[in-house]
Amino acid sequence: MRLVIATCSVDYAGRLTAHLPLAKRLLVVKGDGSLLVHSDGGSYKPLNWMSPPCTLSIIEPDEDQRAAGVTEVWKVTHTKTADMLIVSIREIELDSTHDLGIDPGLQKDGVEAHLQKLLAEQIHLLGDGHTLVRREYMTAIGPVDILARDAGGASVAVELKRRGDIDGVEQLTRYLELMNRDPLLAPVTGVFAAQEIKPQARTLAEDRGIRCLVLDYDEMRGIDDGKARLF
Amino acid sequence: MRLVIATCSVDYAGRLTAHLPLAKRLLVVKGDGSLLVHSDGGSYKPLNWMSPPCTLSIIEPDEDQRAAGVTEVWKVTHTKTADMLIVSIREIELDSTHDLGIDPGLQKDGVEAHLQKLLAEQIHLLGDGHTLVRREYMTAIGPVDILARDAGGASVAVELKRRGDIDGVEQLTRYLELMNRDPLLAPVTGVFAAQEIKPQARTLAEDRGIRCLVLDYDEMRGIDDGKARLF
DNA sequence: CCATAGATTTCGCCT
DNA sequence: AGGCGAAGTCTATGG
Repeated sequence: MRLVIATCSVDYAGRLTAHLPLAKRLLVVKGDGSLLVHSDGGSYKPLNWMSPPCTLSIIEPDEDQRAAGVTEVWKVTHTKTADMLIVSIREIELDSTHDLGIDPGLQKDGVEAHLQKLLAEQIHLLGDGHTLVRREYMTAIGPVDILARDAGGASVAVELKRRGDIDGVEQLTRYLELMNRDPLLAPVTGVFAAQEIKPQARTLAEDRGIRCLVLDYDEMRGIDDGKARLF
Repeated sequence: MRLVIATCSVDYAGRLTAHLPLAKRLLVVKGDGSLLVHSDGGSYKPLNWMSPPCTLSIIEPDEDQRAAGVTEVWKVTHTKTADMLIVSIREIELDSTHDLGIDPGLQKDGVEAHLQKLLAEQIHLLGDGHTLVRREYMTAIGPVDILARDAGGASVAVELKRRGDIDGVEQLTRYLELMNRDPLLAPVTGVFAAQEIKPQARTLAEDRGIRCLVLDYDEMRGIDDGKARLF
């Protein structure tokens, strides 16, 4: 990612034509070549941008542009639609490049995380007498969302999903298989909990002796009134 | 505007709850206190953000957070809705503040300007035998978007709008009234051209003998292939 | 000032 | 992959 603060003017030609007059702005060049032009206000939407896939090429300003004080011209062209963004740069105040790596978590798993927190707090939803052992119980093949004990003290592994699909059942199955080899834990039963469980997933789960639990997010949230207590 | 590149985790609680695990990201603090959290990919939409009006306060990490390597915690709270964004910062790689001033803003007339250019080039859209006199024909009360002549040599004044509304008809009416007093131009007929003409505007226009012309921007652009020739 | 429609929408889910 | 609907939508317009 490259960050540039510069006085610039911007022209866009694509689905519409637009022009940004000369001003100091933030230019963000992302790793995929996409470009954002931000001002010091407004919302998260840039003044102008080019979405990936696109390519940025830096071209030399012509005579007129150079005479007008333009030192650099960025041409960003969209790979498919041929939309074009021209950034005419005059003065550069900051030019800083950073390697961010790939981001782990654009995931809107916020709901799942919240569900996990709520279910941990309302562990009775698993059944009377259940107690929480811990969230994110670590195993060799990854963390189990929730580990609990039932009224009889037997281990219960819970896999949580917003939408309960086959994949989730398979995941839980792998955990159960592994955990049941651990004499300290075994026998471990499984609960597949989700806001919505697909019929196929339910069939597969029940066929494997995994209990299915449909969660009412709104109700759980209402009881918990979770907003305030997250921090 | 303050730019920070830092490894951080982000929690949002508001209309939904969301969590971004630890990673290196770009934090943009705008002049109005709003915050954007960007990764090195995706589109122009940030991973997370807080819209104005909001306030950012930097709070000291507690014992646990400090032990976990957190050096700074940013708390951004929305002024009205009480949405909250918590940024837990570990390592800061860049911290750069810049005064951008107010942005003159996006020129919204880009489409109208483009339409004018296209219609001038495709003046036959006014009707067979029409010829262009000039764009932005100046009168005492302002410039007429396009002045043309019909097949018989009579003057035609064109008012262009993206969305054809009553106001545009009134504007053209004033031009026509003025121009028809000029013996060198009179008689001048009017054409009200727009991508979309409101029924009320159409009624008013036709009642005054003004012809309405709906323009197909995409088609005009396709014929012109205007993208390449803008620069 | 509030409702409504459009967006260079973006984003995710589903067929 | 294409289509549809929601979004922490944002943005402008109309009333």
